[in-house]
Amino acid sequence: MSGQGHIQKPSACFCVNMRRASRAITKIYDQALAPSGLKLTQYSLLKNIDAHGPLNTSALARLLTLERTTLVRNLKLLETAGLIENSPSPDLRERQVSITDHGRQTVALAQPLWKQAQRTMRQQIGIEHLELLGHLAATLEGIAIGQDELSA
Amino acid sequence: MSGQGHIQKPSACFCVNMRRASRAITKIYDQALAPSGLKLTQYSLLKNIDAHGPLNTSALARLLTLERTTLVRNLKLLETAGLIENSPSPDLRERQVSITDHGRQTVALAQPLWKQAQRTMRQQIGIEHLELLGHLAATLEGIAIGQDELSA
DNA sequence: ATAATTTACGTGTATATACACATATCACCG
DNA sequence: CGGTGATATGTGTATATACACGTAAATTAT
Repeated sequence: MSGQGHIQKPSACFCVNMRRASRAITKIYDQALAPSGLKLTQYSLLKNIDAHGPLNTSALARLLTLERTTLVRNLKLLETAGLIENSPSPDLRERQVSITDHGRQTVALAQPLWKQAQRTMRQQIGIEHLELLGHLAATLEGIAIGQDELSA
Repeated sequence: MSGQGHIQKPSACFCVNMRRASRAITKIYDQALAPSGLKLTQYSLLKNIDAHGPLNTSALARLLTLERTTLVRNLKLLETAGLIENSPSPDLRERQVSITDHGRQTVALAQPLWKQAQRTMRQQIGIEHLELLGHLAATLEGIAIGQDELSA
């Protein structure tokens, strides 16, 4: 049989399509990163913590435009895996998140896998469409935030 | 202060950008649908069950390109809310999912809210970019499925 | 008719996401 | 100094997602 690979028509709903696309691309990246033991979400976090040095959770949440409490749970996984540390700070309110040696090694392992996925995307989708996504994210966030700030 | 609304730069990672965009657009649609008591995911399911008549879970999963077990959990919420029914079928393996009167009423309530969100998207983003999303989803699913079928 | 395969279903487990709360600390003001 | 508002953190709860399993019924092959 070859009846599996039937291609679904796009939905009329832009949000449904976006979510479908998000699920699909996540699967691709997760598969690509599998040998490293990281999912895309985790790789992204780890890479950013590595790049932007020790910083607190709220700052990281703002940097990544991620809900802070979501970030807290995601970070816990990395901490449990020994990839990051969550250490106290002079400011007793906050805690500094930093990458460990093990974390750095894992990033080094995962990075080529991620780059391969990026290459695949460029080949299959094309850079123009892909670059659109970044702007689209920012625009959409602007719309959502705009609604919030109406009541501020 | 007006330091909140700072716009994030796109990530270098296409998947990260897609996920950011997906979170943002979901928030917009969820907010728009809030008066109906439905989230976008639930509205989409309910609308499709309404439109494509009674059908079993696996068929619906294929129709929506949704992981079947994900769908099962999502349907349970609609069933608990009395919006759909899950009734037995002549084929004892499967169960027929159908919309209830209450479900139809809820769709009628939610639909204008959804349409308004769609209008907002068309105004803010533009139809060309939005239509791209549908094709993008299908293309990305093709890539993922393609990887699966290499081992088939 | 029996065996093998396919199809459908649901659950266990884990991750990702977000909202509502509660708490603790800091900075600033009177 | 004490109060107030801003800031940082974590938890409870709920939804969305997906993979690995196990089971049951139908279909197909032998």
